[in-house]
Amino acid sequence: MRAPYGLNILDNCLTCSVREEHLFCNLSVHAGQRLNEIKSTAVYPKGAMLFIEGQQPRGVFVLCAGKAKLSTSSREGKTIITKLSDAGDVLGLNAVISNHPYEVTAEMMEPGQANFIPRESLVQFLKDHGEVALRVAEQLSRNYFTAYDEIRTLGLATSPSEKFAKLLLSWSTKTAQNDGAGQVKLTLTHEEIAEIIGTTRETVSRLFSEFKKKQLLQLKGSTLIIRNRPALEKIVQS
Amino acid sequence: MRAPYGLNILDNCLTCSVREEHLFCNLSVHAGQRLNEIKSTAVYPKGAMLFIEGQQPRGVFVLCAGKAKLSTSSREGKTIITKLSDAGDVLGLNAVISNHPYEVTAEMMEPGQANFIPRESLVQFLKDHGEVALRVAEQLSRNYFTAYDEIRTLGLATSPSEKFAKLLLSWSTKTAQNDGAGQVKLTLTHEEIAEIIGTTRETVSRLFSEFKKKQLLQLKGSTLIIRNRPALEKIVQS
DNA sequence: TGACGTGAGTGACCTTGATCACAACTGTAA
DNA sequence: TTACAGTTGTGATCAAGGTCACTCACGTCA
Repeated sequence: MRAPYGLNILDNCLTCSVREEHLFCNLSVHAGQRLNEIKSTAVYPKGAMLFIEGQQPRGVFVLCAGKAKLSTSSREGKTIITKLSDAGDVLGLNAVISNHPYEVTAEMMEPGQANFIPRESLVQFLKDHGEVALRVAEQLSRNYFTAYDEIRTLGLATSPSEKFAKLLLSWSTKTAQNDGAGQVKLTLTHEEIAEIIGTTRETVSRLFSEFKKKQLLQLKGSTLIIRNRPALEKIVQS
Repeated sequence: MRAPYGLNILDNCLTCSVREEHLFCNLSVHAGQRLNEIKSTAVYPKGAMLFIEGQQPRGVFVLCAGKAKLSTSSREGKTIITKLSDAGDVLGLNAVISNHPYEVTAEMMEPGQANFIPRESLVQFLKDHGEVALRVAEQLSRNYFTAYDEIRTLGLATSPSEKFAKLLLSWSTKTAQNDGAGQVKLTLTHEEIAEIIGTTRETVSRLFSEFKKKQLLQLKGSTLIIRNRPALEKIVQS
């Protein structure tokens, strides 16, 4: 089955197959059926906006395939990327639960697929299935801790090098549990990295040069290799 | 009835009397009774630590009287204050729900009183009373939005003056709905203000001078008067 | 009354990173 | 191939704040 944008549609985009500990996993049969009724699946091209900061919350999106970036902008156009999401993540949950406008913009960074659950249906679903509400609370507090970590990074780490090192480490711990050296596929532009750590493109460029010279990292094409993890950890220090 | 620290014990420290929209308000009779059984009340002196960043979550504290500051520190000793809490606030909820260590330190800024609900009891209570779990979810998402606002402030506002102006406005909107001029009792030291906006004590001092010179604010003893709100709003711009 | 501690104001200096301005490099489409 | 847009590397400049080092003001306590 072929979808637009050269993507294969996943016949059964159940998030459980993607991530075991997931919000909507291991539900009772009845709850699972109900969930299947209220969700709908769609395919998105690169650059598609799932939702935009300030919009009234229409519902949540459960990413099945592809990556998305979550960002906020100031009026002057300065943008910060607050999170990179991939398959299994639930987007827009906070806004939907509290019925506040979406606090971020969610943009697909590559073609992907997502399940959509409208707000009304979800809220009703949670009222009918109290046991899932507690799961939602847990997910929300996980979101909170992620946000809190962001605060620590932005508020406590003074220099861009510190934040950059922290970012590199967070990448390599996520992926490189297999071998010690830590290889990461680098899919972001310097501009985007700058928006994550809150600095300018030029500074990111200089940081790459500096870290390469200090043998902290190495670049092979678009593959990033962490060369000296302890040194990076020493830079972080928070 | 006299308590230590020169504080009168509130005989009935029900949070509902403090804040109507509160988490544990308007419960069913049964739930209310149960809650009364599992909570305990205590009085704290100025400087008392309700809990400390990194500790295993013992339970939540519902502030009845007094103010508390929530803060995080880096290893090098740099500290940021992330929130000032007062009567009615629930502290430690995120940690308790997700069973992560407390992400902040909660310190009493003045003598006060709080209800304590142990973790185990609260979790059991929420399991027994599913309707309250959804309330908790809402509260968590409110916490999340507060955190998110902090991220926006730290990440998007570049200059200390911008953050300072934002802080001043947040103070005056909360208190001065009565008259336009905006009077606030200033209880924080410059040091503490610096920890809120992420700068140094000296810079805060200079900001006060600068804003006074520009007729944006005025100080009468420890009373802060906002003189030119539109100008402050123009400085914020985010 | 004086000693002490804490908080506040202010000047001098100096590092850091933002900004501007190009040049070099990449891939893609014509 | 050329043309072009998007990305990256790098130097020169500059202003904003952090840091340091004081002094002053105001309390409390002995």
